[in-house]
Amino acid sequence: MSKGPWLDDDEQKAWRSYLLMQRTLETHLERHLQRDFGLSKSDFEILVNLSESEHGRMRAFELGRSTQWEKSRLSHHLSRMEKRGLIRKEACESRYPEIVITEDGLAAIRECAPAHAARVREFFVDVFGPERFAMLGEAADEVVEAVGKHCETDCALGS
Amino acid sequence: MSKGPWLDDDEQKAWRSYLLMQRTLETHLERHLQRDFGLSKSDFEILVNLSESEHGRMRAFELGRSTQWEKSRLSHHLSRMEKRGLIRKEACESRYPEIVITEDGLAAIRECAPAHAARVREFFVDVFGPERFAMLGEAADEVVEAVGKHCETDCALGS
DNA sequence: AGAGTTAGGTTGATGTGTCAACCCTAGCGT
DNA sequence: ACGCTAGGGTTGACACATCAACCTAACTCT
Repeated sequence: MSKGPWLDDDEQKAWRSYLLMQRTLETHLERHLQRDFGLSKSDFEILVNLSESEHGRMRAFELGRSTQWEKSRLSHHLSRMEKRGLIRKEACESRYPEIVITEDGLAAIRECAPAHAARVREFFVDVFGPERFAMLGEAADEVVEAVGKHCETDCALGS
Repeated sequence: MSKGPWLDDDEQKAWRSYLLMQRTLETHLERHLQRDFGLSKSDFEILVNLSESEHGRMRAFELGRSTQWEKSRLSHHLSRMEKRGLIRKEACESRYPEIVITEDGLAAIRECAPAHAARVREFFVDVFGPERFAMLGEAADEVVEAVGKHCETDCALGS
């Protein structure tokens, strides 16, 4: 019933393959992170950003910029992470607190990052192989740009 | 701080490009669906499956098989969709109800599918172009298989 | 000085996903 | 007949995401 004008068969097939890969990979990685280290994908993302910053400390809006999260999501999540002792909010000269990674947070990310990277390599990087993987990287950048461009004009026109 | 043994630079870069693309594309498509048609990605997925089935009706566990959702998520979501009039649960000879797409549900999916497909084509299919897109499809299947294979042995060993 | 506006952040309500526990029936072995 | 397990499904509690509303300080414009 309702075989629409959707995508044609080849497009359809590859698109669904992509969707399936994306879901499969994401659930697998997320499960692993959660099961073996008690971290969610979101925790991981925050901790990676903090651990890569100069002194393990950033302002919330910087985290917002790198993660692309909405500010309310960020605020909520940081509160939860603080409650769990992974980060802490520290007053500084500016009006707003800095977000600082704690010892526990640092230990957590140091422990799980290698295992996580290994899984990414095993199931994604190595399966693609260097050429296809590089190609994917380029195409991905183009897609991001395309969507970005559209949204600019979109907002300009108020669409 | 903490520049770990993670992925090497090229890998890192392409991997992050992929992650960014995936997030960008997903939020964009989801927003569009929600804003213009009041449907979430999850609603869409269920409605697509139902509308492609023989008579717009399936058993819940069949939906579970095609969507790969956990049964509790499915159950919750179907209840919400029923409340909104997109589907209905209909008793049949077997002990369990069949999930049936309603007129409203059918209208919704018929209305939004072409627009959704157009966006997928514009920002993804066409940006990749036929060769790269086909290549992605193949690689995606391989990734799914790799993860699948791992999970089998994983479960067999109780890891 | 006083009235908008903007940027950085928090809060609360609501919708959604996950996990574990549970219910019910059918099939199986004894 | 008895107990076991497995399959299909629901439920409740909790974690998380989203949206709109709000707060406060700073910046602008007059």
